[in-house]
Amino acid sequence: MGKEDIRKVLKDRNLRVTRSRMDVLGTLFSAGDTAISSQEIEHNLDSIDRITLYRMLKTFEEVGIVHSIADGTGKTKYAVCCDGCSDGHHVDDHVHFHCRKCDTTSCLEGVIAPKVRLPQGYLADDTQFVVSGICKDCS
Amino acid sequence: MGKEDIRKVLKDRNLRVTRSRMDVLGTLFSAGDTAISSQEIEHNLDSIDRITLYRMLKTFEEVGIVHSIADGTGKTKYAVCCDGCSDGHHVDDHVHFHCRKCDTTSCLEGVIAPKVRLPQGYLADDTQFVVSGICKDCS
DNA sequence: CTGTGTGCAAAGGGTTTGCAAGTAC
DNA sequence: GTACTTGCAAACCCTTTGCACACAG
Repeated sequence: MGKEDIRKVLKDRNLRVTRSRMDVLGTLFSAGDTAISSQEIEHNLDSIDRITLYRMLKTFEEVGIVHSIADGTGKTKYAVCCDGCSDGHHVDDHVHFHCRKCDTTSCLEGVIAPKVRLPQGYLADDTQFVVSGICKDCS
Repeated sequence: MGKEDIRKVLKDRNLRVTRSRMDVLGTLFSAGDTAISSQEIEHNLDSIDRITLYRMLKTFEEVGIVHSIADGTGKTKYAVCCDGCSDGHHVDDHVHFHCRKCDTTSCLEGVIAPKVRLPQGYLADDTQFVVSGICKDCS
């Protein structure tokens, strides 16, 4: 993911290209399948304002650049969306894995969360599937 | 769920029977399939110390009386376990539903979260399946 | 130039820790 | 009596809001 690619990601969403946004997106793309917290991004970059970062992540999520995961650790994690996510709608149907040994949360892009049949009257518009255990690097 | 039943739940786990614990467990059992937050329990009971409540819920979770759900709202929700949960091990394999209209989180006991096939090297010991949308009462 | 984005200050809300006093058994 | 529980104070951490300044387009 080069600088120009990242710039395009922002332009495509009608977001202004700023230094901070380039840095944060760069960090997120570098993380790849690993979902990282706001704090991790903050530590990775030395001159990012924490509040700006929170707002930025919220914006990125709204326009479909990243998706957030509540992995049960209490901290919201973020990962770049795969293709198919757009303004307001996420195709976030893969399984997330949280390793309780290395405390890493990752997107298992290849593992699709199965649809379940809900009782009469329920309307589903989002599914979060988080599996906890030991990841491949720790087992 | 009568007083004696609740007392038995505690005794069976070798926990001392105190007024506060009876109250909190009573509230949780009354909630039934609805998962409630620490705050909701606190508001329901007029004289419970917030810190004691947090510790109590942690204890209850450890011994398998309740299970916690991260429904994406930022607040941890709790619900009484069904049969099969014991010290240190939860059989928490049902789907949870979070309604974005009434902001209620409930256990769909009848809907079992399907097992997924994880990539080589991953070891699963817990699965959280949370579906968001509109519940039967709001649709 | 205009509206979007940033930075700082302050505050809000959930949760944890330490320690002394209270209480179940 | 002893170990488990509670209650209070304080603190910690994540996150949001308000407002003035800065900057991309």
